[in-house]
Parts: sequence; structure tokens; C-alpha cells
Amino acid sequence: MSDSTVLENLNPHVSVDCVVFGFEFGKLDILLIERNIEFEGKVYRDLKLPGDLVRKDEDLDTAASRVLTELTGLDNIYLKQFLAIGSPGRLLRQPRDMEWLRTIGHPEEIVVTVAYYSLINIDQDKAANYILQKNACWYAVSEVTELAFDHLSILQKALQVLRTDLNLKPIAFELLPPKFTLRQLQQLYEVISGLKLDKRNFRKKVAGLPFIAPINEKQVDVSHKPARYYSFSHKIYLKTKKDSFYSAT
Amino acid sequence: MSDSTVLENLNPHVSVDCVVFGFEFGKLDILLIERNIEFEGKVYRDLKLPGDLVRKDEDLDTAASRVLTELTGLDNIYLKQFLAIGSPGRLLRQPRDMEWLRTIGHPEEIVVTVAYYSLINIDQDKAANYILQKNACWYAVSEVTELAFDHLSILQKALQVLRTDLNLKPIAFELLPPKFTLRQLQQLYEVISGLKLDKRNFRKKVAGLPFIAPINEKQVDVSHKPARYYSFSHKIYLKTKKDSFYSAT
DNA sequence: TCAAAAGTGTTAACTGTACACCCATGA
DNA sequence: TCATGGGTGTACAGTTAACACTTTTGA
Repeated sequence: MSDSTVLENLNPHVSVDCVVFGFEFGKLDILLIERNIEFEGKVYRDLKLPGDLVRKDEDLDTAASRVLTELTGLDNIYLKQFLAIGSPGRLLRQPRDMEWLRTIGHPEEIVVTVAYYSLINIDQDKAANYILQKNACWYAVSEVTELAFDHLSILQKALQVLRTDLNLKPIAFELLPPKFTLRQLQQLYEVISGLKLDKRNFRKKVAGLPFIAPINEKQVDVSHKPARYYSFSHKIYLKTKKDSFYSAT
Repeated sequence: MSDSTVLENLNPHVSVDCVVFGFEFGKLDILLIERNIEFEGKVYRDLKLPGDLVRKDEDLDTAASRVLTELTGLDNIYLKQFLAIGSPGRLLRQPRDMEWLRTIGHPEEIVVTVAYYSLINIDQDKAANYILQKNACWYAVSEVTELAFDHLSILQKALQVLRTDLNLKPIAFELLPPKFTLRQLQQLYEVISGLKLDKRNFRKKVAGLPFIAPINEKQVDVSHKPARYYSFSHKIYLKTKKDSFYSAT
């Protein structure tokens, strides 16, 4: 497909943006794109959410999924639409935001952006299972204080929705490798909810969930007592699920 | 503003649709628009969700709010965006849907629809406090089995979201008049959740919520023991709220 | 032997659930 | 006096919350 065909095929009025979360080393990460722009003689290095215009022949979920595949090389990533934004002029808060849209050939008349959050498990065992697009990089969510356009407020809303969903649906496992320790699972809940949980009570609760089962494997090469690995069974989950999934204090 | 000015001011690519819920006589209602169309010699009387194209100078929430005001004459209605849909060709499932879009002068190229649900209290004491637009009428949600376009699936999604929100936020009171009985409140929970609740346990729970308080007023002219009225205080709610609002079984 | 994280039970407080009868009113 | 819904308490079961020490490993 030639470039001009692609351009003709774009819908200049609708875009998708993705808030891509990852979890590693006990902290929540977000995948951001570096945008370098020279404006009025100064060079700016801003960060933005990955996103793109929607094509005329794809629906919104497909567009978001495509953005992620182009970004990471990964397929079948957990994706959830959580917000549509259509404020006139929302992209034009900073003069350099306008300039940048011109630079990359995007129309300034984007009308609606549909935001998705997505969950990626950064599997240390298979560090090479995704290849990040140029200019994409992981950042600690807790350290992100400024983003281009209105992307910071989109991130904040994504975090809100993620917190709610964490207690209603088994999304934690989308952020963890197939084998995980109970400590990892607990840290994930703690870092997303912002609450400290009691280790014994947490493990007691997990022990009562049939869809989180220990496997016969332990950590190796750790300089402390090796932890047992657990895995999540989606099949058993569907058979046994209740209304809510895990309710923290 | 002349008609042509209005048309120029419309964004032909984005629309909003509203799922408007009401609660009366112990059942959940929805406000629908009757669409009469003659197509290939037959007359169809279809029902659809109220909705409209978004104007170029308004954001999505404003557009949804405007649709509701035009529809009911009411202002300050509870509105929540819950879904954006952008499937190519989603409006064209029935040939007569296309025909109808032409009839009312809407472009066929609407790309994205953003769906809102809204909650109206149908206050019997002030039956005249809203005036429905021509062709608009209340229907029992339980009896709606067919709608134009993809509006039935939008309604189903709205119900799902409403059920979840009911247990997380104090939205029940948007559907009830300022003074309500505990029976009304319980019926509201039952009809939305689809569960039967125990009267004594329900009242015990409500008694523990400081933001639902009895007032010194009772029903009159009812042929049974008159019930006490209660009212909801948003102010006290904000001071005392917990994570979840009411969790049914 | 030290540092680091794994793993393990009991008790008390609270919350949810099941259940049945009398009361006040208008017709 | 009947029909209709209003209003009330108790006991048992289940869930949550608070809390500290021993174990295993590599450095």
C-alpha cells in the first residue's frame, strides 16, 4: 500500500490514544512516545501517549489494537476503551502542539479522540518478545507529571478506571507473566490501589480463589527463600466468578 | 440562527445518542423516539434512541446535554458517557435505516457515535415539569426488544454499566423524587439489579447510611399505613462516602 | 552470620443473611 | 373487616482485620 493510499484511507476526524501500562520491579510503568520539536528557535522534548488517526475501514477497537501492534510488535494485548473526548480545540493548548500536528501531516481538525488503556506483561524471561518502536520508552507512572496535549488528564482518568476495574475483573494477570509469585501479585494490587495490604490476609484470600493455583515450580538464583510460582486459569475463573473480584479495604 | 447556519455548524462525523432512564411505578423506563418511515411501499414504525450530530463549537457532554434539553425541556440532568462506537457501516444494518438518514438530511458518513446514559426522575407531584418533544415516549425497558440501527445493543450496554454504577455511586437518587420512600428505593435497586432483596436487611443497611435521612413527612391518601419519606443529602454523602455504595448479594 | 523475602494461624470485630409478625390506613 | 404495604429484631454464618515469628536462600 503506497503512502498516498494510506493517507486517503485515513479518517481525519477521529483518533485513538492508548495508555499502555506495564508492571515491573514493583512499580507501574507507562509507555510513552518522545516528541522532539523545534519551535520558535527552542527545542522541546515532550512526551505523549501513543496514538493515531483511525482508518476509514476499521473500527475503533481495531485502530487501537493496530497502534499497539505497530508500537510493540505484540498482538492480543488487553485493551479497554474508557473515554471519548471531543472538546473543540483540545489539541491546541500549546502553540507547539499545533506546530507538531502540522509537521507530521495530521489535520488540525481532529474532532474526537477515543482513549484506551492497555495492559502488557513485561516478561523478564523473554525480554526480547517485544520490540519497541523508535522513540517509545517505559516511564514510571508515579514520575509522569507533564504530557503533550491533554494527555496527562487522559492518563489520570485511565488510572481511575484501572483502579475500579482491578477489583471487578481479573485484569491483574494481564500485567503479570504467566508464572508469578504472590508477592508480585500483592505488589501489583498495592501499587495500583495505593494501599498497603496485609501479607497474611492477602494470601488467605488468594488461597480461597480456585482460579489462582500454585504450580510445582520455585524461583531460582534468588538470595532469599525462593517463592512458589502461581498461575491464573481463565477457564476456572469463568466457572467460579462472583460479582466482584478482589475488594481491598 | 438560520437553518443553513445550523447545518454549517454541524460536524457530520460525530453524533451522540442518549439512553434516558426513568423510574416509575416500580419499573424502569426508557425514553424513545418514534421514527415513521415509508420504505419500498411499506410503512415502518421503528423506535430509536434520542440523539443528534455534534456541533463544531460544542464538546460531547454539551451535545448530549443539549439533546436532552431539546427532548424534555429539562436542564441539569445526570449524564454519563459510557461508550464510543465507530464501526464502519454500523448505521446501515437495515436498508430503511439508510433511507431514513437521507430523509432527515443527515450525512451517511457519521463515523463515531458517543453514547450517554441519563437518569431522570419522573416526579408525579410535578407531572408538568417536563414537556416531551413530539414523537418521544416512555417505554418499559423490559419490553423493548427491537430498536433501529444498533441502538438495542447500546441499550444493553447501558444497562450493564448502570448496574455496575448503582453499587458504586449514589445514582439511585437521580431516578427518584427528592422525597422518596424506602420501598421505592428498594424497588429501584431490585428492578435494576434484577435481584430480590430482603426488606429488613435493606432497611437496616440504609439506616447505617448517614446521607439517607428520614424527614418529618408521610404519605397521604394511601390505602395502607403511610410510609415515611426519606431524602438524600449529597453534602453528607461527600463527607462520608466509602469505596462502594451499596453492594447487593 | 547476615540480609532479604517466604511462609504460616488465631482471635475479635464486623457484616451479611435468613426469617415472621403486628400496624395504620382507605375502601 | 379486608387488602395493602409499613415497619420492626434476633441469631448464626461468613468475612475482614490486626498481629509476629520461623524458614530458606545467596552473598
